Amino acid sequence: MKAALAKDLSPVRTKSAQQIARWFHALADETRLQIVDRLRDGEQCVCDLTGLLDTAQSRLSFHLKSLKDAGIVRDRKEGRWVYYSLNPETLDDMTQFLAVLQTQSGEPHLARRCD
Amino acid sequence: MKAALAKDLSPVRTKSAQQIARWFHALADETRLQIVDRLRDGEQCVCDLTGLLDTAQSRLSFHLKSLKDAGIVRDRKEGRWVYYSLNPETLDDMTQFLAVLQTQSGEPHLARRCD
DNA sequence: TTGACACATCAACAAATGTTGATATATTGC
DNA sequence: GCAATATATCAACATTTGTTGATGTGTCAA
Repeated sequence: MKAALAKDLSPVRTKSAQQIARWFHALADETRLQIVDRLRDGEQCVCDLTGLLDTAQSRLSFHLKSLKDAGIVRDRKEGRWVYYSLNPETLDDMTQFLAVLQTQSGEPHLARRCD
Repeated sequence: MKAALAKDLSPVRTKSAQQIARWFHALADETRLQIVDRLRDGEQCVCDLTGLLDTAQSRLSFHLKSLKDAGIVRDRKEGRWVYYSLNPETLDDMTQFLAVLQTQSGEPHLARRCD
């Protein structure tokens, strides 16, 4: 479980299972889905998002951190604002991972019996 | 938060935010990532997986249920065995969702000030 | 330099998720 | 029917995740 799925997931070879789980975890929450949906408009500062999502600022900060730690979003500091935006690289990596999942790993499995 | 992201995510228009979160949640765990990685070989029964992943059967059952509820895997009962396999439809839906995320939602956002 | 603002972090708590071992259900072969 | 096997479910518990309100930190403008 510690070991990466690495050897079987060639195009995302350098990613650990832990990192992959983190990606998916980041998008496994409705609040964070709303955030990334908002970011499709382009980069936004936290105060924009606080308004758009009508939620406590500390809560938003918490979720933004989770998205950022997973690499789903980037942040850019400018004066007293912090602008968040989607990180297309990670979204591409996730897409690639899903593509690999749909790919045969070796010989097609001959369904066998357990007894 | 209850409301779907529906109107903004056209190609996956019929999916609720809750359902989308469930998809991602299902792949947000290392044990479940190992399971789906195994299923790339083709369908497997629980006892196959118990051997391959060297884990308790009840634990496996728990994770398989989570994958199945999310629609990531299907199951097929045959005699006393249950065979699990990947469900490519959901994987496609997830891929489509990621594609939509990378798509501009409306006018490019003009970064504005909050004050 | 002071006050206001944008944001992060923290502590306390609540809720959801995962683990383990035991037990239940269904199917098969004897 | 009976015993064995495959799987699901359950209860108890541990761990993780998310929420809230308070406080801290840096930046700006007056």
